[in-house]
This record gives sequence, structure tokens and C-alpha cells, in this order.
Amino acid sequence: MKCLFRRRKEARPGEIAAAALDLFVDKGFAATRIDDIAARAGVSKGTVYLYFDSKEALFKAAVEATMLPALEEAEALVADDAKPAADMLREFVFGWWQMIGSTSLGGVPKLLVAESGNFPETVAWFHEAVIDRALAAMTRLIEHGIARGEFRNVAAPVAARIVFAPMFSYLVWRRSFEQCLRDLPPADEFFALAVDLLAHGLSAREAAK
Amino acid sequence: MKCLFRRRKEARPGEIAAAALDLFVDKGFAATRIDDIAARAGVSKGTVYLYFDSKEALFKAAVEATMLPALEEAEALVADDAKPAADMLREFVFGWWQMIGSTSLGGVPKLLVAESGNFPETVAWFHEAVIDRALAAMTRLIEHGIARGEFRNVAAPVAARIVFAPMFSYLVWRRSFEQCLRDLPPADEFFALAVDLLAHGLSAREAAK
Amino acid sequence: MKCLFRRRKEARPGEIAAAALDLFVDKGFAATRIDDIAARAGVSKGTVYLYFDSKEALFKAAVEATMLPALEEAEALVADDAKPAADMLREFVFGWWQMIGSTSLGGVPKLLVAESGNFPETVAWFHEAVIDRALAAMTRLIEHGIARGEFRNVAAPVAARIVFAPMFSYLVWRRSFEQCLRDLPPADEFFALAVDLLAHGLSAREAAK
Amino acid sequence: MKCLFRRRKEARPGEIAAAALDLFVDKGFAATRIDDIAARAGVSKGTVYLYFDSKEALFKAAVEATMLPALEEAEALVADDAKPAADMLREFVFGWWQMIGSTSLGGVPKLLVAESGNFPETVAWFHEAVIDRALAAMTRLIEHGIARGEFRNVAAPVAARIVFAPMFSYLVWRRSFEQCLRDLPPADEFFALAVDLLAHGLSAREAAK
DNA sequence: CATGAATGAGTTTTCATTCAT
DNA sequence: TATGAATGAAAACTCATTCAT
Repeated sequence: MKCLFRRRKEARPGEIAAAALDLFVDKGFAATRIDDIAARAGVSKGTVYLYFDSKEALFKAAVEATMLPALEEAEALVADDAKPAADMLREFVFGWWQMIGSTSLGGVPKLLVAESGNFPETVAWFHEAVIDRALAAMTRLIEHGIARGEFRNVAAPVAARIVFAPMFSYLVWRRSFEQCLRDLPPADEFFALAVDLLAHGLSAREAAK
Repeated sequence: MKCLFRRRKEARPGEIAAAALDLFVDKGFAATRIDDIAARAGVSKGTVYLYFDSKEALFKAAVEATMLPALEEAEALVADDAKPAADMLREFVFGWWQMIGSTSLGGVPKLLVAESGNFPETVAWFHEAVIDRALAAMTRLIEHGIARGEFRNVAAPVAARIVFAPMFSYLVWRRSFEQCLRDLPPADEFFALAVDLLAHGLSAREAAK
Repeated sequence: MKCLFRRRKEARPGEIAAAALDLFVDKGFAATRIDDIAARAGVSKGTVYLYFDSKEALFKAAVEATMLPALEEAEALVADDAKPAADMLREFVFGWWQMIGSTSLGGVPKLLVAESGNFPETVAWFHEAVIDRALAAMTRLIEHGIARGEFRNVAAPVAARIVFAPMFSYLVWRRSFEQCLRDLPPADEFFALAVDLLAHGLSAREAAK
Repeated sequence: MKCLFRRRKEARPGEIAAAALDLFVDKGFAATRIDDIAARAGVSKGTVYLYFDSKEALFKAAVEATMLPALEEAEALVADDAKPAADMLREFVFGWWQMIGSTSLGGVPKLLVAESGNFPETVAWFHEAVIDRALAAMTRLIEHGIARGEFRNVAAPVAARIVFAPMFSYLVWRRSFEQCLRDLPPADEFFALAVDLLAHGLSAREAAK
């Protein structure tokens, strides 16, 4: 019994941060009330302030605490293999969608876009800790393809961003236009075509003609 | 003199809506104070309420009033010509960037993403009036390419979304990560490569091989 | 034409005051907007300020200007005749109801009761100019009855107030509970019984027994 | 100590409602500021909103919460005894004045008259819960007197209203013309004469003559 | 004289934050 | 630790009043 209670107690900050993140993603920072966060986490308003100094601190903690563990897992996605780059690209996209995009972490980019004006430091942190790292990995992947003669000799850092564009867009569209999405294609179909188009677009064979 | 003043007077609501849109895009709906909007428009707080019933009404009006005139111009971008589809694609993307993406209208998508949870009707309106129309135009363009034998036989509506992804992403990134954008490529370079990759990706020649 | 226009112009202040009084009676001083008064008087908001210095001044003017002409007429109601006092009482009550109580002047007491805390001077004026005068007249009437041996020897000033109570109450009830007045008796019946009860109550014959 | 504090805490809403009623009666609904209510109740502005949703809700609650307990006590005033009706009438009037009229509850009628245009539902509630009940009781009392051969055969419901008129009027005059009441007779004298006049006016003995 | 657009002081209302229990 | 009542600063909104035309 003591053990269960202990565990509960220690999990509190995490539960609060998770509840906060969900609500921030859904309604934005300003429109989310501490009361709502407390209610969703099943604690009282005062308890929130026991673990977090302020609403702003809670925002930053919620974003960072939720991203950090995911980052480690994500890193593993980009094992520098000797596989064909097109295959790696496909695996990267689908792996990301499964592990991150389709989970509740997928809401973070939308949230940071929305609050970019109000939380410059958090945005900067996210950019460094997540975006830059992901871009670097994708850049390496593309350079790997170029080196293998598989891909055309394009500007890899620019191409990396173009590869991320469908992933980012799908994520944000899904979260923002939920109500009017009769015809947003399912993720499988969307990403299959996206990878197909990008791989063909990058392919050296066509250009060789 | 009288004429100038008259013009000023009649322009008031538009000036206020424009000021409001700028601030909403920058700081979000909740973090924007009516006082700030009034100050930016060069009027007093009371004047804002002379023309708009509430902050919410101002939000809706700002979005719709700014988009409507642009929509008409935008429609003209998609003249159903007999040109090669790849050329049309390039012209569409660059025309859009010049006329919309790089202007203050480019902030609207970011704003609606941010406030999607709080303004479902406005988001729905935008989806119908802007997104659906743009998707339809792009779908036609791709089908045109397929019909000419220029493009592969892909699912045009899905491909249309993939084409919009870099445009949407660049817009949003630019507005959201201004501070940490040392290495976001300039629009010209980004869109040149994006169009290049997508046109190659769609091209029927490679597949024919 | 000029004549008509002139007349219209000169009548403006009175029209505004009348419109104001109606609205003040209906909604109270604070809940009445200058815009509404202007609209009801068929002029613009600025015009109201052409004739009245402030909303408070308009309140006072509306009350006083509407009461003054009525006061003169009312004075005539109490001709010190040699008639039986009971008859005079009956004539006074019904005459008052016809000339004042049932007209739009009947709203003034309710208004002054409502605003007594906010307009002490106007209330004081009304008390002196109207209530005191009316009480004095009624006191004289009762003393006349006592002197004739018709009425018992009661405290005339107190009895005068008791005589006014049904008149005042009917007026106020009528204006305040309009909505739920299924069973407020018609004025004729109410005042007939009131005069009957009071005349009998004052009558010396019963006491003589 | 804990007990005292507890009691204090639970009494808060009632204290606020009481403070509100006092001020509403004095200055009217619109002219009363929430700040003033809070100050008089000895709490902060925010605390008022802890217990009441809005100023309007506070108005309704203040009226209803203050009247309800009084209604029960009041009901007991009209024990259907076998006493002479004239005695019952006297007891009713003086009992009412002691228990209600002279207390802070006595301000409610004035308040509802003043705000009748703005709070139709509250006025309707008061009419049903208070006025109709009181009229019914008084009507029964008069019918009792008629049945005993003590009173003349008058229309009892109309007479009931006439009996209430001095009570209502004295209440309202007292609260509205405080400043200029040099010569309003004291309650004892006023009601003694009122009861005397009405009892005589209703008496069957005189009519028999 | 008449207008109505513009103003800004004053009020209601919300909600992050504190603190006694 | 945990609670939730209490606070008050900050923001939306109203409307009497002014003034250029």
C-alpha cells in the first residue's frame, strides 16, 4: 500500500505536466486555466504550485519534460546504416509517424507555433534540441544518398527541410482542422505518396537521362 | 481636404482590422490587448468597439476581411492554360509566394492553426473558402499534367496536399521561428528546390524507364 | 413650412424631456442610455447636449418640466367648496386619477422612489412642490369635514397620508408589476371601495353610537 | 477557534448577499458597485465572484435569500383564530411592522419597484412568493370578518389590497424620503390610525344603521 | 442648430497566485 | 504534502460627453 501511494506521489509532477500539455495543445496557453489543468490531473489548484513556480514554468516544463524522453528514442531512428537511402527515408518517415507523430507528442509543434511569440526561449530550446538535430540527421541521410550515387547532388540542408515539410504539415493539419477533415487522406496513404514523390524527386536515375 | 478626411473615416474599420490581424498573428488572440490594437491603429479603445461588437467579432472580421480580396486575386493565378504542368506548378508556387505568402496575409494560416481550438467557425470558414478552393485548383493542375502524359498517374488530391506542404511549412516556420532562423534558406532557393523535387517526383519520364 | 419647422424646433427640448421621462420611469436612470432618449425623441445624441448640460440635468428637467404644468391644473381640483367632505374626497380621488394618475405623469412617483438615493435634491424639490402641497390640501379637506361635524376628530395630517396611501400604492403597483397583474382590480373598482372605506372610517356617525 | 472560523466561512455568501441588498436598496442596482458590496461585506471583489456568478445573479440571490426565511415566520402571523377580525387586523399590521416592515427586509419592496423594469423574473417571483400569499392571507382575514357578521360584505380581494396600501406606502415613503420626513408620523401613530380607519370603514355596525 | 464619430474614465469580470489550515 | 478560499491586478466592455464638420 505504502508502495503504491509513494509511486502515485512521485508521479504527480509528471501527471500534471502531461495534463497541462494536452490542454495547452488544445486551447493554447492563455486560454488554458490552471483550474482545468488541476482538474484533469486530479489534484487541486494549490498542488500545481507545489511543483511548478508559475504557469509559464509549467509550460516550459511540460514541453521539455515530454520531449526529452522521446528525443532519445528518436535518435535511434537514424542508425547510420549502409542501406539504400530511399529505404532509409521511408523507414525514417514511417518510424517517426508511429513513434512520435501519431502520439500526443505530435501536438508539440502546433503548440510551439502558436506560442512562438510568447515563449521565445522555449521555442529556441525546441529548435536547438529537436529541430536542428532532426535536420542534421536528415541532412546526413541525404548526403549519404548523394555519396552513394543514389540521389542527385542537391543542397542537402534545403532538401532536408523539404522532406520534413509533409511531415510537419500533416501533423499540424490533423490537429488544427480536425472538424473539417472529411478528406484529409489517412496517414499511410499520405506518407506513402510523399515518400514516393520525394524519393523519385531526389533520385539520380532520372536526372541521368 | 474634406475628401482626404472622408477617406480616412471610411477606412477606419479596415485599418483597425489590419492592426488587429498583425497583432493576433504575432502574439495570439488572448495575448493581444484591445488597447494595443487601438494604439497600433491610431485610435482609442472606444473606437474599436464602434466598429466591432467584441474582440471575437474583431478576430473573425480581421481574418475574413483580409482574406476575401486576396481570394479573388488568387483565383486568377490558376488560369487553365495549355502550358506544361511543371511550368504551371512553378508559376503557381512563385506567384503565390509573391502575392500572398510573403505579404502580411501569410500570417493567417499560422494564426488559424494557433486558434483552431478557440474559433472553430472561423477555421471552418477558412477551410471552405480558402483551403478547399486551393486544393481543388492544385488537384486540377495535377490532373491536367496526368492527362497530358506529363505526370505519373498518382492520386491527385493527395499529391495536391503534398505540394502544398512545403508552402505551408515555409510560411509557418518563417513566422514562428524568426529568432532562430540563421539557416532557414531564402524563399527563392527553398521553393526552387521544392518545385524541382516535386516536378521530378511527379514526372512520368522516370517511371517510364 | 417655415412656421411648421419653427414650431418643431422650439418644441425640441420638451420632446426630449418627455422621451427621457418615459425611459427613466421604465428602466431607471442608470439603465437609460442617452442614445435611447435621442432615438425616442427622434434626434441625434449631440442634440440632447444642445439643450441639457448633462444626463443628471436632463433628469431634473424632465421631472420638473413635466410636473409643473400639471401642478397648476391639480391645484384647481381642491376648490374649497361648502360641499360635504365625503363628496369632496370622492371627487378629489377620481379627479386626480383622471388628470394625473392614469397619465404618463403617474410614473413620476415610482421614478423618484427608485432614484431617491441618487437625486436627493430632485426628491426634495418634489416633496416640497408636490407632496407637501397635496398633503396640505388633503389635510384642509379633512379638517373641513371635522369642522362640519361630518368626520371624527382624528389627526388630520396623519389621516391625509392614509388617504393618499391607496392612490400612491395603486400608481406604483400598476407601473411595477405590469406583468403579473392578472388580478389587480380596475381603477374604478379599487378607488370606489377605497373612498368608501375611508369615508366610512372617518365618518362621525358610527363613532356617535 | 476552529469552530468560529468555520462558521465565518460558511456565512460568507449570506454576508455578501446582505451587504448587497442594503446597497441595492439604497442606491439601486446600477449605481451599486461590486467594489462597494465587497467592501461592506469585508471581503475582496474576487470573493464576491467566488459565490455569485454575476452582479445580476447576486441581485436575485440577495432578494430571494433574504425573503425566504422571513416568509416562513410571516406565515405564522396569520393563525386562523376565532378572534374578532378587527383584532386580527390590528395584530397583523403591528406584527408585520415589527417583524418585517421595520427591519432591513422592509427595503425589498422599494428595491423591486425601482428595478421592476430590469428584473422581470425576480419581480415575478416576488409577486408569487410574497405578494400573492400575503394578499390571500389578508383576503381570508376579511372573509372571516364578513362571515362573523363583523365586517360589511365588501369585495374581500380588493379590500385586502386597500388594507396593504398604507403598509406599503409607509414602507416606501420612509425609505425614499428620509431626508425630507420632518413630518412623517411615527409608525405607531400612523398604523394605529390606519387600522382604526380601516376597521371602522369595514365595520358592519355603521352600515346597519 | 444638428450630427455622429471619437474618446477615455469607470465598471464588471476573470484568473494566476498566495497562504492559513 | 495537499487543499481551496481569498486576493487583486489586468483586461474587456460601456457609455456620457465632446467637437469637428
